[in-house]
Amino acid sequence: MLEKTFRPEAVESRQYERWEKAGAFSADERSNRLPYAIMMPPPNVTGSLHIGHALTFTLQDVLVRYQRMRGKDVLWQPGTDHAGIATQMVVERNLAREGLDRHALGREKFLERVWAWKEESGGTILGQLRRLGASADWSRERFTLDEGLSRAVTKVFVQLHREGLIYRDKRLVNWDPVLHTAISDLEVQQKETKGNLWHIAYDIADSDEKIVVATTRPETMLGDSGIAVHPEDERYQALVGKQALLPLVGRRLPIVADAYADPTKGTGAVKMTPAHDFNDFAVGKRHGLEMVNIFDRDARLIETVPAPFQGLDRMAARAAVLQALEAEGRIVHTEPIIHMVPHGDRSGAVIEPWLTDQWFADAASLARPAIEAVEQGKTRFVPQQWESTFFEWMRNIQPWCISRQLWWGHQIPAWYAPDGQVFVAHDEEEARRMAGPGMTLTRDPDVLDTWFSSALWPFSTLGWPEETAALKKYYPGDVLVTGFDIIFFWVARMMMMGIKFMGEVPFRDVYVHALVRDAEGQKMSKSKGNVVDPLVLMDKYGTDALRFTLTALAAQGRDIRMNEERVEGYRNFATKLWNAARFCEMNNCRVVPDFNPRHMMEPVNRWMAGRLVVLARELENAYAEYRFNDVAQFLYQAIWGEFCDWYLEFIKPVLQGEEGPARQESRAAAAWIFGQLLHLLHPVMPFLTEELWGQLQGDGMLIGASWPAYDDALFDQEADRDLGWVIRVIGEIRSLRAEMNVPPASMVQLFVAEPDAASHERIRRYATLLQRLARIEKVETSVPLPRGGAAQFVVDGLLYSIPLASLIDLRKERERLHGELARLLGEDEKIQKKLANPNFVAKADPDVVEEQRLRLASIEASRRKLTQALDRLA
RNA sequence: GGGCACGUAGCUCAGCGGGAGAGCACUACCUUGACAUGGUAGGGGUCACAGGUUCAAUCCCUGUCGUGCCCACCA
Repeated sequence: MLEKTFRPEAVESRQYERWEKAGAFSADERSNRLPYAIMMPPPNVTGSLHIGHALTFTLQDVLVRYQRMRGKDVLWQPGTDHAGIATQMVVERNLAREGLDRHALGREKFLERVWAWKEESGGTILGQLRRLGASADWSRERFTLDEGLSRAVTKVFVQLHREGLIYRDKRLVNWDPVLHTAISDLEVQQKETKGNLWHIAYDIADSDEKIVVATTRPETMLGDSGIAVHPEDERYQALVGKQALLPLVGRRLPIVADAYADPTKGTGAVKMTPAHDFNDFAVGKRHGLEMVNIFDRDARLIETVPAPFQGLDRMAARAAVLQALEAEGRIVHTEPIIHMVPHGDRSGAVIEPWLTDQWFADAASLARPAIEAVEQGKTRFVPQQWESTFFEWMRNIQPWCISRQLWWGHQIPAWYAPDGQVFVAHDEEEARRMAGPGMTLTRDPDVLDTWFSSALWPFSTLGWPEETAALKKYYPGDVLVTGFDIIFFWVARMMMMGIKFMGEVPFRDVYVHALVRDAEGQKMSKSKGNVVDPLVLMDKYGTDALRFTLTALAAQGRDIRMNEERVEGYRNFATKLWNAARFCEMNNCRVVPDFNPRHMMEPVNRWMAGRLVVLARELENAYAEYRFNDVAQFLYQAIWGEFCDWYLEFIKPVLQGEEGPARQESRAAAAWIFGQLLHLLHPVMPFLTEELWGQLQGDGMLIGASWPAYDDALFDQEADRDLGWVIRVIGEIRSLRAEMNVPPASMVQLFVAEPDAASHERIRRYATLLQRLARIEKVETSVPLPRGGAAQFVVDGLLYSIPLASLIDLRKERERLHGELARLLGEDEKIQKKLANPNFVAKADPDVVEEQRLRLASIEASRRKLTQALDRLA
């Protein structure tokens, strides 16, 4: 016996264990089934499940469960990411609480601590993924720092280096003075910040003249090595080639003509600080300006600046410089402005362009084939609009700074000789062979950007560089499911690396879903306190309700607003289905062996079977186009709106009537149909469906069942037409009853005016349903409509009448009919006008014209009948 | 500065060339033998605004207004 309500907490972990024990999640490269592969975007190893994860992993799980049912050999490759900066920051914070820092500890000890932290808190998120129902092949779980993946990283690095696609260079990089590491362009976030534009007067050397420059960063002037003006800027023509004197320092600054200087910005003369500004760096290179570095790794001023400023932090330096300039009367103008200031996305610190030696990947070269692949449709973005985002970035891609001054990550496989010579090799031994005997080698202490190893995920997880069977079968994957926030970080880089090392794109489709926001459309963040915790929602409403909600909300838009009421609604949906199961159980609806739905005789059963055919097709089409919201909506409508609302009501009279063939058939049919709905719903609500399947049908597990392949002949046109008519007639009667305030319990009579033979037969056949569902005492088809007050309506050109002599307000009923007639007249005129238009008839699709003619005929029939009805009332 | 979305019922959103939809909320009635986490019925929309294309525009195009996001080295 089923319990009174569905209790997810009693079901979820039990079913999940059954699945896992049965090996239902396992891919099998030796099977001859066609592969279907999704690479799980690896969450941070020490992370915890947030609503964004819940969305992305639900959608992936829905897809893999669906494809498994369709007979594919499904690989959903799970794993975690070491998340270099994020993880190292957490551990460093923990150390700080103990009054320690990583330098005091030393590299080896520190890494031990990180691994310990990984062991302790890693796996939390994987447990949470299991709660979500994720059916990934856990036996293949990988970690970006495990041995196999590290080998892949080293191989890729060495090969790219040997091809000149990875190189070491001294350039300006985005330096995070808090984390003490370089970061990539993508990890820099521009934030609007209030600041000032200070206009500062520099003296021209050997002259009384001055030149005024404008800057938002006066402290960097201590590193100035030139001034640029536009070559055609008449104001400064005479000064080009002369020198200015750097205030406070005294250095001579060449005044150069360069098109970079914009006459409309500031004063048109711009100070050049090549060691601390990306633009100035470029101008400096062009004009051979000196690179004066003034910062240490903390962004404190060093000995290249005058003594009074040395050791000052950036902000203190700014104040000191301004004060000194003020004292000399050099600040001619101060203008408050709002401008963009770069911040590190992890530390939040203001980023400093800083001159260092770093490793770079030649992203432009790697990007070219990736761009072509998308242009040629080898990889398809869904929705397609993201292609342009991808192209935009890839076509303007900058060298990728891949080295990080961290300890947690893949250490760069480069060794230095005492003379600075570099040997890039797979291991130290190889590096020694390259260096020759007796050389002392020191390994590069830096590690690689986390995204470097993530970029290899689609093939490194499959055993590359070994040529494994898994690699052959599951690369390329079918689809990558992800949010648009990591198209650049990850998708683009997987494309580059996949094509480079596998010779083929890593996935055929990229499904880009929206980001989850709160009910007000705000980005969720811990500081705002508006974070919706998926675990709480699962506790409260069950995992299936959350999964259904996320599926239903996954329309292809820009963002998703998460509100709890929606989850509650889909919890109700789960309850509804549960109660339908109880109904089946109570009425002894049991599966019959070798049941063949094609042999069903009862029209209601044939009708519902036809609805299944339609539903399955709709779902298949929706899945093929990643229209998850449609998947959810079709299921909701069919299960609640058709199966529960109509079908179960239709079979009640039979199930609760006399024993006989009809009752026997309907019991079996209801059980079969219910089982089919469980199949179709399973990918989205796996726990509930599996539980009901087990309790009611008990034949194997749903997770291993096949997706229904219905014969089109199962759709019975006549049954569909008939039951459609039944539904409309019942709807009309109910509507009129409510409008006339006929008490729900009271019975009425239904008269049908002059039905033809076919209608007569149809009415006879479905009279029981009409009586039962519309509370009709008797359906009368053979007598003329009675005189007196009655509620009348038209369905399919046939006039129906419900005598309500005592209840009816004749005047009101006349008004209602007049209103109805007026509405029909309006429609009628609109269509007539359309059909009278020769252009419409000539140019419109013939099907459309025909459709309009049919509509007109039907409307006019209704009008005639309603006019009759009105006459009768008079 | 460049680019991309989005403005449809009170709310959240589907639809996207030929009859305005869903869920929630709201109103009325109903404890009927699966289900009150329910049933039945109902109210509610110049589909942001203005032009244009078309036989036909919520849907396509242009512009305006509003909202959100991404990218960018402009002092």
